[in-house]
Parts: sequence; structure tokens; C-alpha cells
Amino acid sequence: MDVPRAIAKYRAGGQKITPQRLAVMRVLEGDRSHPAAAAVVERVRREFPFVSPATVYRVLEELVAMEEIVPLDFGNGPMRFDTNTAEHAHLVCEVCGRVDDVEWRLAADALPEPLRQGYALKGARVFFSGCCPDCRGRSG
Amino acid sequence: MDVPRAIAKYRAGGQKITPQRLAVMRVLEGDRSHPAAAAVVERVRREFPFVSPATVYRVLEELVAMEEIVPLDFGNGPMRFDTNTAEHAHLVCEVCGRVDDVEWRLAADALPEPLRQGYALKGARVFFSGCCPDCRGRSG
DNA sequence: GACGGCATTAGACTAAGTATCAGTTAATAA
DNA sequence: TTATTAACTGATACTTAGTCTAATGCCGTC
Repeated sequence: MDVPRAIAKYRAGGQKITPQRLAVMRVLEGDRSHPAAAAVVERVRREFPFVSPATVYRVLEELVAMEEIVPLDFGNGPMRFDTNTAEHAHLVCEVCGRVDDVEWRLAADALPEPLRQGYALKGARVFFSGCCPDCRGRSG
Repeated sequence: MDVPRAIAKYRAGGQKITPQRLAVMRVLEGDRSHPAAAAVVERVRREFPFVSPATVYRVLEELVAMEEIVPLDFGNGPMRFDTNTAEHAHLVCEVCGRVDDVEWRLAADALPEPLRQGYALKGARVFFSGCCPDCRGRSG
């Protein structure tokens, strides 16, 4: 997530730079916690108490479309958003829900057979699940 | 998904073998299409027209708990269920939503660093996304 | 065949997200 | 600086997917 670059993309598309859009972008800037939409709404409200959830959802959708953020669904709650658009995997703690980034790249030569049999591969998502150090410490 | 084994697990847990539970199990038996809960409801209704969605959701939950099926969330719609409990990856067509199984096992020596730094790894999920041969044929 | 208790049903409820539209505002130009 | 206008926002109703609850039903055992 790069605010100036996102602004440039908005302008390039003939779209306006509104205070709400700026607020969402600033909330996401540098955030590595993979926030859910509701968390973004909450934080935008510190600046704009009456912002509508619909607006935040719309802006998130726009940022996804311009590839400034990546939507993530871990299958255990609402959609979350990743501000790191580089290829990497995720480490999800099953206890507290915390998500960490992991340096990880699928080796091209390890791609399975069907991918070479007519299926056009676009991407891969890798989730590791387990228990984070904090939760291990707490529960034994 | 193995119906006799699931029945044995129900009995072992002091739970009853009801016609609805049998119907859900038979619907899932041998199904490789990774159906959504709604699809299971629909098919169970061919036999029990008045079955409640709550019942089907509950039975699916039970089967997940006894590890006879695996819940899958591809992030583009409702939760789906996999009757193949062996380790494998999934190939998701972004166009038609079709899901294929892929023989795939993460090489243990390829595990990223953080997993050896206090994170207790339990499992990994790998999704490949792309365009299936049928959809490539249709859209060029 | 009767009984006890687990299971089922219907329907209200919740969470997360989407659609619509009247009113507002950012960006451009005069 | 003001006028113009297309784009944007907020309120609200709606949708989808799934959960909860209370009353009723029925499986399994005796």
C-alpha cells in the first residue's frame, strides 16, 4: 500500500481524492496486521465519526482493483486485507487469529501435473495454520 | 467420506443414526465436486423435502469434527466441503468456480523459517487459482 | 410397546457485505 | 472566485450464509 501511488491511480482513472478515501489509505498505510473491513471502519471513524461502512467497503474494493491491497479469506471470519502485495504466504494462529507474513515462493518446477494439462495458472495462495508463540506460552 | 466409518463414530459417541444424518452422508459419499452446504441441502431435500438447513449444517459440522470431511473456504462464496481427507491441494477456476483436487504435498524441508521459531505448525492449505480448460475453450 | 433423551423443525436472528438513490462535493474551467 | 457537473457519500433496505432457540418428534433400549 503506497498512498501517493494510489492517489495517482485514482487521478489517472478520473476519480476524486476525497477525505474519506485519504483516511482509508492512511489507516492502511504501513499496517501489517491484515485488518478486517470492520477494523478499518472503526479506525477511519476516529477521524470521520459518521463515515458509512458502505463507503469503506467501496474504497477497499477500489484499492483491491488497483492492486494496492490484497483481499484474504482465512475461512474463519470476515474478509481481511493485506497491504503487502509482494508474493508471500501467511501463518494463521488458530487460537488468537493473528496473521503473520512468511517469505515463501512456490518453486515453479514443483507445480503439479494438472497445471500443465490445459489449466491456465494465475496464482497460488498458501496458508500455514498453527499456534503462535504467544498462545503456546499461555496455554502450555 | 466413508459412511460405515462415520456411522461407527456416531455410535461410539452415543449419537443416533437418524435418516437425515444418513441422507447427508449418502449425498456426500463419493462426491468429488466440493459442494457447498446449500447444494447438500438441496440434494438431501430430494429425499426429505422438509429437512431444515439447520440440520444439514449441524450434520456437516459433526462430520467435520469427526474428520470425515474437510471444510474449504476459497474466499469467493460460501463454505464448501471436501470428502477427500487425504493431504492435497486445490485448483480453483476463477471463471466457473469449479474446484479440482491436485496431488500435492509441501516438502518438509521447504518450510519457512518462522515455523521453526516458536510457531507450532498444524497444517497448510494450498490453493492454485486460474482458468480451467473448459472456460479457456469458451472464452478464447 | 413405552419411555427417556437426543435430534429435528421452523423461524427468528446475526454478521458481513451489497445495492440504491437523493443529496453533497471535488476538480476543472471561465 | 464562482459555476458547473460528474463523481462521491451516507442512510437505509436488502441479500446471503449461517446460527440459535423452543417446541415437537423419533431412535434406541428395555
